[in-house]
Amino acid sequence: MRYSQFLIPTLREDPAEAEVMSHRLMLRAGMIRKLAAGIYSTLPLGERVIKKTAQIVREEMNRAGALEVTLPFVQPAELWHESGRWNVYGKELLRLKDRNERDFCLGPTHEEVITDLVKGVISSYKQLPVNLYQIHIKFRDEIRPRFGVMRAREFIMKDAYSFDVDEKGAEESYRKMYDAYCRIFERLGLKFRAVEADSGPIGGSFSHEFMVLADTGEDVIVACTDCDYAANMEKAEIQAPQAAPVKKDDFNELQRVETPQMKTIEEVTGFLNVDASSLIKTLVFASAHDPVVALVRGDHEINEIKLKNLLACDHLELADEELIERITHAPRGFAGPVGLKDVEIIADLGLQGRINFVTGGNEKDIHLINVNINRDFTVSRFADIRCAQEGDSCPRCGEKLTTTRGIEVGHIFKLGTKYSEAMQATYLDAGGSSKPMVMGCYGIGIGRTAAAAIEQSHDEHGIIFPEPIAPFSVIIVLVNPTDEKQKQIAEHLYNDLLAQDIEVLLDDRDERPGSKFNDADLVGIPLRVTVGKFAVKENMVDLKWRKTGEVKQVAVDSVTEAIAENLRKTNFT
RNA sequence: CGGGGCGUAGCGCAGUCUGGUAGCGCACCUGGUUUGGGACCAGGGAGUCGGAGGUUCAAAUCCUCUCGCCCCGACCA
Repeated sequence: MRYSQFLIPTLREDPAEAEVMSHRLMLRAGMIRKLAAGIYSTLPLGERVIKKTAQIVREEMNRAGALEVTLPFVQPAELWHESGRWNVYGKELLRLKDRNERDFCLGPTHEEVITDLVKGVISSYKQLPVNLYQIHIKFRDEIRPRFGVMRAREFIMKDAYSFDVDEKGAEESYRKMYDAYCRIFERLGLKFRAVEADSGPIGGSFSHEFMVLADTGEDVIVACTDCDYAANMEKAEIQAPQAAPVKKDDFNELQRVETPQMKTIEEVTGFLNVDASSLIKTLVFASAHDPVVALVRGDHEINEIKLKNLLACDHLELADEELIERITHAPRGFAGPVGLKDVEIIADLGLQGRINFVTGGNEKDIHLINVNINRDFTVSRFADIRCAQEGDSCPRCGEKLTTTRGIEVGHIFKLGTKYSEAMQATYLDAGGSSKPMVMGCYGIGIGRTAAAAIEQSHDEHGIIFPEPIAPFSVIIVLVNPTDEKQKQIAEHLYNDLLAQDIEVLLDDRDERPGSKFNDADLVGIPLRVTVGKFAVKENMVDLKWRKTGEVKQVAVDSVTEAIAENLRKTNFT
């Protein structure tokens, strides 16, 4: 491709709208442009990156025996009523009506469509297992799209769905996908980790997330320093601390203290000169049913996902001011468990074995000290409802846990028979009896993966693409296109590389060399060849590696071979 | 949806407080010089100041309403 014939509208300055690096760089490199919040156009350069990412995913899915299909983006509401999700999915599901006022939605995921498809075409155990996938558009009307294509509303996803005769088969399908995902992210050259995850509203019994490690990631990964346990913070279990039995003799007398305007943990601990671990945070939650009060230590964070799973409810959110006052009869910041009536109180395991707590007094500007469980209030149940933190004990081996941040690029689920039962996707087994297929589903965000690669690999000059998804392998910078001799050499080299099937971009623009070098750095092409006056005078060109900055002088005659050799090497490492 | 911020040329911004000719840098077009890390000279095009209403002799600027976008929280690939 000739740069002059291509379209790479690079930006010299950072667009004001972009905060995270991958978003900025994708805009600056002319890969994407925004149309509306969370809705992006992909320009030619971005398209090449997306296509390459998708192709690697496709190859590995095919290798794992999955079959590519294309499923409709616009889906009839009836399917969603069948699965029961029409009323559950919430506002994220963009609903629309056709000219006949029939309800439709834009597909945020395709379990319904695929299950409906499969139940129509598969009826015998002889046709199973089967795994169907597509690489296609999804639309989720996200509450808050952000970070460019990292969390877009419209995005490209690879979604695969497996159907098996039984649980054992489903586990095998799951394992195949797990392995395929590992291969995919390895081939993409990403530092990643597969972690245990909460299965969320898609449902199912078991799931893993594939996280690309990056400081700007939205997810927190909890990993063991010793064994291979790793989980999403949402899910990460904590080994229950051994609670020493409390001695009632050590209970001090309950007291009220005035704590004017002190609402936060820091303010209260600072004022009373106590450790945050002896404070009880009292959190009121509104759920679909009754409000719930959750208690965690001042030095711990509540894990709403764990609480939600414990309560087995669909909706759970922190109470608003009004509900807090109704439950505690005090403004926000002074809630405590003592004296609460008619509400379930769930306490984190971390409260066990401890005495003489500080809590809110359920009265403005009042806290209580020397509060003790079972003397001053009772707990409905104890459970693990807090977030793991650095230094907690691994639930598997007991060693220390650490935390890192990650970007969720893939997610695999064992669905079981949730959809096949709801939608009657059954088959006849060898004995002639009808059974529900056992399903799994497997997603990869293609654009997000490309963005994550950029997030993980860039410097102050721009993107440093991993070779497998770089839009071009090589860029030839023709320093002075008005110099006929330079031009000849560059053109010759360009044709040689094309003949070798090497993806090459020839920067033949009549621009200053500095602009060309900066653009080459910005768009992150792995290898740069500079054809300038040395090429004419001494028959030498510079090869420069984007990643390391290493420069090598190579004779014009041998540069094609040197490049081909280098690309072969990187493809195998 | 709650909290914070921003809408002025393709991009980045100034001008708004204190109403009076719509500006700067980059990009773009023409000509010339230049060509190994974002050149220079000369000339040029481009904005209903997000939109609607109001106040005023006069509104980018003041008032009211509205739309859009970004950031922080509840969602997820």
